[in-house]
Amino acid sequence: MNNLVVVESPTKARTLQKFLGSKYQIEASMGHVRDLPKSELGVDVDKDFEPQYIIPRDKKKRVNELKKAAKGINTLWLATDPDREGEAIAWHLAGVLGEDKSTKRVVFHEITESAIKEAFENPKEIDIKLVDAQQARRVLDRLVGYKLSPLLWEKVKKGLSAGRVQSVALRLIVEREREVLAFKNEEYWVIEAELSAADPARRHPGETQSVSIGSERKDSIAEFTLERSEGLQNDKKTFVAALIEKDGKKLAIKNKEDTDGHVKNLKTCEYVVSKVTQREVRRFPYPPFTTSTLQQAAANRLGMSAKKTMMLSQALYEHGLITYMRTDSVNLSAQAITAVRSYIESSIGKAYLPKVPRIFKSKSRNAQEAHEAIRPTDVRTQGLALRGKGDFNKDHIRLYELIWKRFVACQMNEAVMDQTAVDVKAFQSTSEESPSATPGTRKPTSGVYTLRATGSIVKFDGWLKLYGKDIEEDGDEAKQALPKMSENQQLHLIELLPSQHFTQPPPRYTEASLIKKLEELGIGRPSTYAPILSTIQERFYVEKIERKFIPTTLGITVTDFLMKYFADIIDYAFTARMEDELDEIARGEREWKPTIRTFYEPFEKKLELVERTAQKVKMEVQFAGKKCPECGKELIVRIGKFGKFLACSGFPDCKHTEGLEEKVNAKCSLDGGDIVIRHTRRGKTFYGCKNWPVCKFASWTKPKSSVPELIK
DNA sequence: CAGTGAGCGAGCTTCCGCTTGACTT
Repeated sequence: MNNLVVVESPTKARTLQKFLGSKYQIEASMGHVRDLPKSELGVDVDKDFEPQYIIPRDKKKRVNELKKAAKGINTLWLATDPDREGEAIAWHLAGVLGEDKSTKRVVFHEITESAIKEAFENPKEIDIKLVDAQQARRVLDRLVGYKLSPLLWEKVKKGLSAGRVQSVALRLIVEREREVLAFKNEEYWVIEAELSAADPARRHPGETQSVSIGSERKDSIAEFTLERSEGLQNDKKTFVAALIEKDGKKLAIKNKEDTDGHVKNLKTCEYVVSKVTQREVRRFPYPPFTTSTLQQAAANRLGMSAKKTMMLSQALYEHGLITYMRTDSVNLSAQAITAVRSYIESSIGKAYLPKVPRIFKSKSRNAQEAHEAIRPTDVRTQGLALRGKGDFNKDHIRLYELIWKRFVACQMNEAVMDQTAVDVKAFQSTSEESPSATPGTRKPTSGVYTLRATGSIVKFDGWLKLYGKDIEEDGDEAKQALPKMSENQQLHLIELLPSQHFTQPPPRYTEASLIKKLEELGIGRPSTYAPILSTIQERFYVEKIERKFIPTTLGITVTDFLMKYFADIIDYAFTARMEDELDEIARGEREWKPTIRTFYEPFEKKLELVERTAQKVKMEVQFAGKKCPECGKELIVRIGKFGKFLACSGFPDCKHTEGLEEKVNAKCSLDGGDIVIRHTRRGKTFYGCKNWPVCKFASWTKPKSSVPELIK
């Protein structure tokens, strides 16, 4: 064997083997093979930031196997991803394996026979400028993380962590919480009027359409349905319009008294259509999935965590069902587009196929685009085909179907809606005038209310047939069906519907909305979104309650500390500026070491200053609202290395503590006490009796029944 | 299978980004 090819992943290795044949041995590196040591800084700041690279323990075995495979070969081909990290992996591989042999870098953006052939016929050198950009990124993150964290140990609490990414994620959650807590509800009222456009003289059978856009359920992908209610709705000819103006001025109603006044006036008004506007609106499909958008959609539509989404998609990927799941690209291969277009034409309908394929562009400025978008590898494989196959469960199938639908929909025709807005004027009628008079001629100039009704009719469902709209976009569009109306048409008031409302605070972040925000800020990468969410929870900086992130007192304290002294580093734009400089390094317009020095020198000064002058931070005391059973003092909530617990405020005189363990619906088989979730020192969860240490019951698995077992 | 907080002051904690298994607890 004369040729060894190294790629990152075993799946990519298998695919490549098919194209390259038996003349090449292909091995996977399993990601990076060298890194800075975990146990120390590993950056010599006095020697021009020279990084100290080692082979991490868990990579030793793989590297030894690679070394064995590289023995005696003539050519080492480095076929890692065409991006910053991929180039660095190639460089490290060359350093570990490449001595005394020819080393070639091959770059391809899609795994097709022609692209691979082209790459192997035109090998390159390793681009050291791109490697330097990666080294700068790596060293910067190490310096920030490994300098700030120990400062937190000293000034706040041991074991804490800070970093360019996690500290910003935490800051977002803390600041949002403050907005929520500072928010003052304001009362406002909405007055709606149910009106009838019935006209006994004329009927318009079939003129109205009732449209129900399948409401998005968390547990299923709603199918878009279009129902035509032939005449059913028409008989009523009623609709709802909301009060918006009085005498041409916007109305903001703040209380019940004003509402009652308007309602009283409106009761005796005449209602006339003043304006009907209709416009055609086109809705374009979403781009195919990237990691971030897949995680968001799986959370919003399927209720899956980012972690679960990644585990499921990994399995789909390894079985060859989808393309690579860690990507920031929305690009699609030419073959995939050809295949899906033919699928749409033959299986969905010619009307759904656009004349030309849709090309999507990446929105995120920091996208590195080493992979395709996430899509099914074969559009002809439907989710149903996975049923009962291999180790796939229901969730694998649901996720696959989501990916499949999003992909097919992205190459379908846009949906076309007719949006109608009807303005209605309401004013006091003058009784002397005959009812046959033209309504428009007797409009008074003051005391005129304007009401507006909006409706939407889908003329062509297009891609919505498959994918539907995203939840957050739902609701802004009224979906009522409006009867056919014309200007100056007289309407009849059926009922006035005043309702009290309160302004709502901004929503707390969910996994989905936080990932979305981080991606917008260019913070984090496809491989790190899910781990970031885990990190800030493992440190007890935030808690997830009913799917929403809420900071703990610890998280708030850490954020306040960092904001006070290192606001520039947890600035939302810090990463964006860093990326600009990394790009300059990659283009050869800047050197990495001076770039790091420019950052580090003031940072180091600040570190010294804070270390010398800052007081140890006292965390805000959180009372538990319970008295200590031993000494009667207040219990307080503390955060220890296993999470929250209750402790006596009289510490250290009183050492009483209480666990805050999560209860499970089960009773102890020994003494009938509640079973609670506990953790070993190493963090593994187990189930134990609440009455420990009196009762010694413990189990790795969840005890099933809440009924105590019979004594034999 | 099991505890947290103070200080005493061992020995250790910590970053981001790339990728999958695993010398068994």
